[in-house]
Amino acid sequence: MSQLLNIPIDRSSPVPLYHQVVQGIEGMIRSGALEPGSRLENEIELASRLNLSRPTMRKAMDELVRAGLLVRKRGVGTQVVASQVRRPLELSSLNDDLLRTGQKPSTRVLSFSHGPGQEEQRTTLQLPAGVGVYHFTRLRSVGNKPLALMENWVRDDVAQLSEETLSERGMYDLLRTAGVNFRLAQQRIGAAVADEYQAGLLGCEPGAALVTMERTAVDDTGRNIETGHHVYRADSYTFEMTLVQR
Amino acid sequence: MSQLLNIPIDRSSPVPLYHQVVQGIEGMIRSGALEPGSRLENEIELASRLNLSRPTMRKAMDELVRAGLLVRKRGVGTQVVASQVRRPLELSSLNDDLLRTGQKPSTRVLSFSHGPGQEEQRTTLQLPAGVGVYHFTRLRSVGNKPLALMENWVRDDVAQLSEETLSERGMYDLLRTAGVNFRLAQQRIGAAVADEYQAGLLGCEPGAALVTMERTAVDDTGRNIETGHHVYRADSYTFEMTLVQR
DNA sequence: GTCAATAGTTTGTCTTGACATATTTACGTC
DNA sequence: GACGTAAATATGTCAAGACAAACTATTGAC
Repeated sequence: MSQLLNIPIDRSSPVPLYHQVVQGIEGMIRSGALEPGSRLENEIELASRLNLSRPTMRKAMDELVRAGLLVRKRGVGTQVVASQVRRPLELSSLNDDLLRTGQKPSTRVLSFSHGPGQEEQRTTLQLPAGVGVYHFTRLRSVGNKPLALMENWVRDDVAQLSEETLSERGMYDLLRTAGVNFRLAQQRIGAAVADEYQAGLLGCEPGAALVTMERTAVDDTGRNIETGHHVYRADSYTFEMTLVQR
Repeated sequence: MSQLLNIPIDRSSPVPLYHQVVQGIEGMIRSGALEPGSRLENEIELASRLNLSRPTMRKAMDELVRAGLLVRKRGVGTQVVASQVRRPLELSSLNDDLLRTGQKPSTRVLSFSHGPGQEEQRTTLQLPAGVGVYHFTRLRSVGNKPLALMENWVRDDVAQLSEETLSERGMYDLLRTAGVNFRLAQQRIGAAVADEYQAGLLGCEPGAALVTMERTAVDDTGRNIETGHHVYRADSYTFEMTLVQR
């Protein structure tokens, strides 16, 4: 028996109709109103009830499938993914994630410089002549417990960064406020053991396991905006993600 | 100056038209025929030239954006992502990845058992009564160099697994051959240090950094098919991925 | 009870068409 | 050359419609 979905659709909203459906179904899944394993009504029925076209409904369903929340099969129907749903993989930052889960991160800027930058980062960021680099290192803690040590390079023609603002707000938040529209990031996750410098800052023993992450983020005009090297205490942080079949 | 794309479209092919476009553009990017940073012709033009509808062309473009290969902006156009494109995140296995990059992995099955399974894995897999579990541990090497130690549990009603077949082919390959249609996987990546057992098998020192990965994969009817714990030598393996803004 | 054929169900693919929005370019005026 | 406005460009959103393919359920024959 498929469940009837009660999704409010507001045609005067600036939020696209397909996205209102996405948010409605996501909300119902997260709240438990749509139970894992349950079958949804078919897409034609649902579109009709919400006065939406089938392609609009299909676009919403596709996004939910891509987010790992639904599975669909021709002739069978649509089902809420049974296993506990984790946050789907999307372009967000550590600070975004911590705030979203109600934690209170704090940031200490350990170093900050602004200049032409070194060749390696200029190459990674693919900077044109005349564009400089902000380079800074931060320690992020939750409560009083250190969690991550982050070194970043940001091109200097998209925002004005300072030590003050970096200790108060997340880097991505600052860049978005300055008008950067991030579209994608290349990321590499690995492992390392803490050296004495890292151990001292992160509050663990030298030799302890660290999760490492290197990332380069791109905006909607194709520019590489920032690149970074992060290390996280392995006892406090893992990367969780949903992989979806193409 | 936008480049003209030469993509062969075969309407008699079982491959969907939108997917032929995806493969054509992907191939051109990978071969260098479409250079990083270059602008593509607009979607209406391109659709018209290939005798495709605009929604079909847009579906192909959307997939390429999601794969991290293109960026698009209203009023501006479509551009090949400038930074070196890595493999987009999709549901594949270690064996798949190694084979794709031309490496020759080999597998040694260290243990294999078949039975009702333990409560923890039964819960993770959400098995109905009467369905049992294959449980096995494998060591995967490239050349003669150990790379990964993998412990998996697979529900026993989707395929017949054996020690022989597991040493010859990848687990995902066997399951797909048996008719499993994987749709998504939940995955958690972290770090640990090698204990003596792991170090002995992986050919590294105890205390060396290991990348850890836990995963549960789901098929197209919503069933949890397999769950696994893997550890990789950190000096030989990282997880690379493209994150895309939703 | 089993099996094959048929009908029903639902998603997947593709097309035509239109309007909205964000950005860039062109043009006229100063 | 700078500035403001309009036009052009290109993607983003939405709709209606049709056919195809994979799956499940039903029916009739044996």
